[in-house]
Amino acid sequence: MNSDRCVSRIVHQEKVDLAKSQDLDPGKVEKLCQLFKAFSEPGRLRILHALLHQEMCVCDLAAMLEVSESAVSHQLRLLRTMGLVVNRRDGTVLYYRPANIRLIELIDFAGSLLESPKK
Amino acid sequence: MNSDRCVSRIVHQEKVDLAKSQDLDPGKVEKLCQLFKAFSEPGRLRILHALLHQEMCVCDLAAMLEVSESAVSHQLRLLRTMGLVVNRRDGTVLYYRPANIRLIELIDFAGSLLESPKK
DNA sequence: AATGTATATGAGTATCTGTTCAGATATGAA
DNA sequence: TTCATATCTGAACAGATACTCATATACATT
Repeated sequence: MNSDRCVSRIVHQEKVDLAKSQDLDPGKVEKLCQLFKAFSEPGRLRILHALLHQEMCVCDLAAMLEVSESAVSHQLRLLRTMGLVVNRRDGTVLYYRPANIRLIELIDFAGSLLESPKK
Repeated sequence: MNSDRCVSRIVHQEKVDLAKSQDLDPGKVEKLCQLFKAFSEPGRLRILHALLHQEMCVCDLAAMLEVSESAVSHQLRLLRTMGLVVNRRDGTVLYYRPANIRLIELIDFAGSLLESPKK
């Protein structure tokens, strides 16, 4: 795609080599990014946060977020596809819950970073 | 924006009320999402991960990622604007490093979630 | 001052993302 | 079977994002 990429301008070859050797493997990068992306949209983050306290249906979530049920359904499909939430059916109602309770720890941990002193 | 949002269809008012009372405050949601978004792009994640081991310049990072320096520079501007990385100048070279070493813990923690047994 | 190197920046563009809208599906009740 | 409810789904559109390309800036050397 990009042919002239820093061929003659590498400043610190040893740093580049070290970085490459420590680089995350492609598969893991992809999975990590997907996970972070799931948490990177306000609506999804609030959905996940809410579900960590109690199971809820699409309609409940739509009411809480004050958005359309269709929008919530689309977001839930994403989270479901990623394996972050699961549901159980009771009649016509689908109750969603997180697939992994530890997800809340990720939110909490990130929250603590926002408050911690820089550096 | 969306006027008919779940007015007559609320299934569990008590769940909605509870969720609203436990909802993250808007400012915090925004900041958390920004943080997660920073980690949600493969190039940025690898940049952050690399910088957590050693300071590097734009040219080094471009060589490591095998992308253009301009692309790296744009990503670094984003990370700088968000306060996630800082730099120091040595002549014409700018060395970047993370603003908060604990950022690596967030990556590690997320990584552990990927491996942990579901539920 | 003139040149070279490292990086930054703005504009333009292609892609991705999140929403709306219309309609489909699944379950339960009459 | 017919109707109602809850949810899902695909298409279409608007906004966000990440890249490229050309150019600007900052510093060092001559």
